[in-house]
Amino acid sequence: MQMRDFAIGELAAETGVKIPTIRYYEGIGLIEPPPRTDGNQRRYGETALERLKFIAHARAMGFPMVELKAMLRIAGHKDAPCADLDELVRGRLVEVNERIARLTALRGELSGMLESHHHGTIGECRVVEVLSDHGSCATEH
Amino acid sequence: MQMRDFAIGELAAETGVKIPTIRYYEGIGLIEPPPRTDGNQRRYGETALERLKFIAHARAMGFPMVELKAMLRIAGHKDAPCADLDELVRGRLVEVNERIARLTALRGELSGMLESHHHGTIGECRVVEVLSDHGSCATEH
DNA sequence: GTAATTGCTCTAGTCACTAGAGGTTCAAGC
DNA sequence: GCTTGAACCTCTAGTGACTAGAGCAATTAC
Repeated sequence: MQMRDFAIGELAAETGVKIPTIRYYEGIGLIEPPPRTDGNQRRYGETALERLKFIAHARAMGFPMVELKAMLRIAGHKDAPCADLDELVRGRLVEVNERIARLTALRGELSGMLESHHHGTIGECRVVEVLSDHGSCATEH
Repeated sequence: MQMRDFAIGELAAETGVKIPTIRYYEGIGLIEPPPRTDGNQRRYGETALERLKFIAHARAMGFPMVELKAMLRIAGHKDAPCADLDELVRGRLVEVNERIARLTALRGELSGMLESHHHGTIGECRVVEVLSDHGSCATEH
């Protein structure tokens, strides 16, 4: 059984990661430099495909680059304890919760702005006022 | 009655915007170049302070730079209709709602990942699986 | 009057990519 | 086997929104 191999464009199509981005990832050492054809073109195997999918998905979930690197390091040791990875996911969860809270507060502020002014001109517009005066906010941001 | 004037550091302290950032804003034309002392140092008046507060607050609320510029243009015309500004705020509100929705979905996914695996090692860890396989996600991101 | 603080300009660096120039290789059809 | 067009290569430079640092000048406090 022979493994399929992919040109960079196929890999891109398969994962949704753009071609220059794949090369960029290689440049910064996030993925391994793949073998090349005689004509110097990159050819990727299944493993590279999986790894890139992993990366793409984690990025889409908002994991920052540094954590991503840590995850890849961990995911590489098949016998390492799950706890390490858990830790990262848990951290991310906390962050997501915080961001939801902040955005929810912001939503309140924005819709408040819209409700409370119907004077017609900017000169007396509450939106401008509210924006200028952070002190009147209910929340931190 | 004479207006107070502020050195750049005072302005920074007052608004929470860092000094290099204030100069950067001046460079890109977001704020006016203020008058200078004989020794070439910037001195700001109340108006500049207000404008910078406006900017800082809008940025903190996540308005992107382009919208910020539009808002400043509008806020400058004291007799312009409020509707224009409303439009921007409304747009931002839609965006905030979308982001809340996406983050909420993400939260579900993350906590799902944490619940569904207690095997001990990475080799059989669902976290790695889920991250690799976007197809198994309930949602878009 | 002097010392500490604050300010000035300018260049370059950050992150995570993206765009473009200019050239080479591959795969498919004839 | 040959041609053609798509896909690939490297390299440089640009993006946005700042941030950091060097090297020097002005201001302020004592």
